[in-house]
Amino acid sequence: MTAHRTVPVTIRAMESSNAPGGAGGGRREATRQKLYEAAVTLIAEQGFSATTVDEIAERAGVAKGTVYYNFASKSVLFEELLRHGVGLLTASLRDAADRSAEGGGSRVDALDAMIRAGLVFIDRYPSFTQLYVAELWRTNRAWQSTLMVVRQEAVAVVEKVLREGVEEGELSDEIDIGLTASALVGMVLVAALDWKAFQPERSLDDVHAALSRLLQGRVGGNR
Amino acid sequence: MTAHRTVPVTIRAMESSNAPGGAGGGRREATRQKLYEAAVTLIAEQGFSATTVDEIAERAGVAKGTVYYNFASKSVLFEELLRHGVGLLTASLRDAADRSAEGGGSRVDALDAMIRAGLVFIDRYPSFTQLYVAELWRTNRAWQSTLMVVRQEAVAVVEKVLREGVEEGELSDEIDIGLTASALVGMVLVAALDWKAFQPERSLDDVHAALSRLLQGRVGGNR
DNA sequence: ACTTTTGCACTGACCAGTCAGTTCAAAAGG
DNA sequence: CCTTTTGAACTGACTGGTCAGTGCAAAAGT
Repeated sequence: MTAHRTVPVTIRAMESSNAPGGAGGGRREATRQKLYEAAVTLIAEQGFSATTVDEIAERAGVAKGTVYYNFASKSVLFEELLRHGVGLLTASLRDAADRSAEGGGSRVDALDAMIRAGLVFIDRYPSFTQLYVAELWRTNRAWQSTLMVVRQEAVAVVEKVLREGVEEGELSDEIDIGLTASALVGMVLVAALDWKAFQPERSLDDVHAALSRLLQGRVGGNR
Repeated sequence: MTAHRTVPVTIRAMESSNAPGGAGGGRREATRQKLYEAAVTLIAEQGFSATTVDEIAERAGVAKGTVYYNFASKSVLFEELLRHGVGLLTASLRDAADRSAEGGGSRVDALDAMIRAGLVFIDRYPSFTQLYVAELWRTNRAWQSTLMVVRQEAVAVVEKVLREGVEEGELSDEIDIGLTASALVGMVLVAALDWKAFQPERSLDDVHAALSRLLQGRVGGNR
């Protein structure tokens, strides 16, 4: 039932298909990138099932056969896209946290830096974010396990900072780390998606300031 | 090409097909309810496009034709489902806010009550919530305008309380009402969905407490 | 009382169209 | 030369929507 074609996945295939993130693309990698970009916007707009492989190929400016030369199936293309995107986000979050720590900032500063990193990511890849949110809590899907793994990787970065904050006494030891991390992610996610969807003209700084205020509990009390 | 039966739609017809919301269900309304319930879980699990009308009919224990007898199309069924569900949520939020106000609580108390109402709603209708989140930011869809309208109704309830809080000096007048409302909604939404998806055994009070703490800025500082 | 008619709600087989996936011969490319 | 891409053809399964017909309870007729 699977591919019985001639199974391309040869040895040299591995050579040119460098790991995601590899800059200088072989022809292969460039094609994959184009397919990712085409797929992400289409699936974000229409959903996975409503998006046809023909559409993806057309938008990528590539023949349908090429899609199946590069990916075993539509699902596999999507799964690798998911891994690719969340990988970028996770790296970005980790980077923001580390940078803030190196700069001698507090843990709350680190959280704030991560909020900004999240906003920057969503600003740059709104379609991916949207697609991710749409799929995250869906059950009974082929890529559910993949999704859970990458989600955990991303959330873990936030949880780590929270945990360190608690250990050092900067944050209350009564907070629920897992839930608080979820809530923070949700705060950024929804605020940012609403921003891009309904008020795209606003500046990132503006949005960041509002979320920052909420994070630091400067909502109640009029000064 | 239309009905050549004998063209029914008489006066008596209006009697049995009561308007949506009519309590004592006619046969019609009961069927629609069954279809809603079947559709909401299926679409939450698989997405709109991946869910077939045959599946919906089967799960509702009804023939396919009945679906089209009650709804003009698959899309219309979905749209009415959306309106129905968000209507419930909005009413619940408003109720929580009003109740809190009557009880002489502060605006923050009202927000807290709304957070709880949101959690209760998601606890009761996790599938609907999941489906709603998956569709909310999607563009180029037939029901996009419907979605925006109902979203605004729900968010407006939160915004109203925030605005009142600012006017009365209980909340900082520097907060961005729209963004803060989005962020609060996101906080509850994501925390609750993660709760139901990954730790369904936890109690609602537990989750509520964690979010409450975040709302009131009792995160920083190891009291 | 009883028969007959009406028309609402529902049925399910059916149709026309669509799609993911496959295959392949030939061209491009490096 | 060997890899990669092309593009068109094909298939087998599936889908949204249609429609002629059924069942039945209330209304009308007698």
